[in-house]
Amino acid sequence: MDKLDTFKKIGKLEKLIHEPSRLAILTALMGCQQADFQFLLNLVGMTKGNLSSHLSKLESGGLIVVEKTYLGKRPITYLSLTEHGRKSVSKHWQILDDLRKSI
Amino acid sequence: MDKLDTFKKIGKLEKLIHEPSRLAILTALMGCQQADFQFLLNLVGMTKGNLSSHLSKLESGGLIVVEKTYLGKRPITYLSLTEHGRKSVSKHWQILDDLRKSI
DNA sequence: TTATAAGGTTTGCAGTACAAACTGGTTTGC
DNA sequence: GCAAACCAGTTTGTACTGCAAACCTTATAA
Repeated sequence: MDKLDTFKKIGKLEKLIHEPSRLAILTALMGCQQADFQFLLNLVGMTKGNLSSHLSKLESGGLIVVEKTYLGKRPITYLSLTEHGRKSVSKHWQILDDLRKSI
Repeated sequence: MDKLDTFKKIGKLEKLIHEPSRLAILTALMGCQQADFQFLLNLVGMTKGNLSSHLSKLESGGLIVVEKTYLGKRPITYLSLTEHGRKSVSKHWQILDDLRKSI
């Protein structure tokens, strides 16, 4: 792949992945098997509402799986990447890397 | 800086820089003294209208300088990073790098 | 003189991110 | 026992933004 392609690919980066908060969420999930809602909330430092809506979008896009269960009597939500999600995020970082290295 | 900070910083990535097309434009400008409109158009592969509006935003944000002149009788527009722009883009890539390395 | 092209700018709309309000349930205090 | 506070998220409203398409101005071609 030559440099020109690198630049053209950037314009088509998946926004679902690229949006900063979601990139942080997804990247965090790359480093573990699963995480819960509260862990992510603390990690990326956004409001519950926004985290919730970002997670819904990632789920709709097939990048993550949302598992709702209980820990004792309290609801708890676990998040993990799907196989497709893992590959997509990896590819996304690869494109960004290529762009950066083009400088 | 510890890992937790890395994740929190991501949410605050400057959108002006992070948007894919603009990240491509800015990164291209990092690699040269100046570029013209047509060169960027060809490089990132978007429509003239969208390139124009992205450039306006980057100019308003003080990241680039837009110089309009003529080449013979035809109008031509040159773009270059401001010193502030150069530093901001460099910092942006640094934050992305930190995130990626956190995996 | 009309038409086509160069080099952009402006407009209209569809989609999105965020803060704030809300829901459903649990625990605490009195 | 029951009101108030808390927990774990979801939904809503709005202001913003990216994109395609339409438009503008001047220059060259037929």
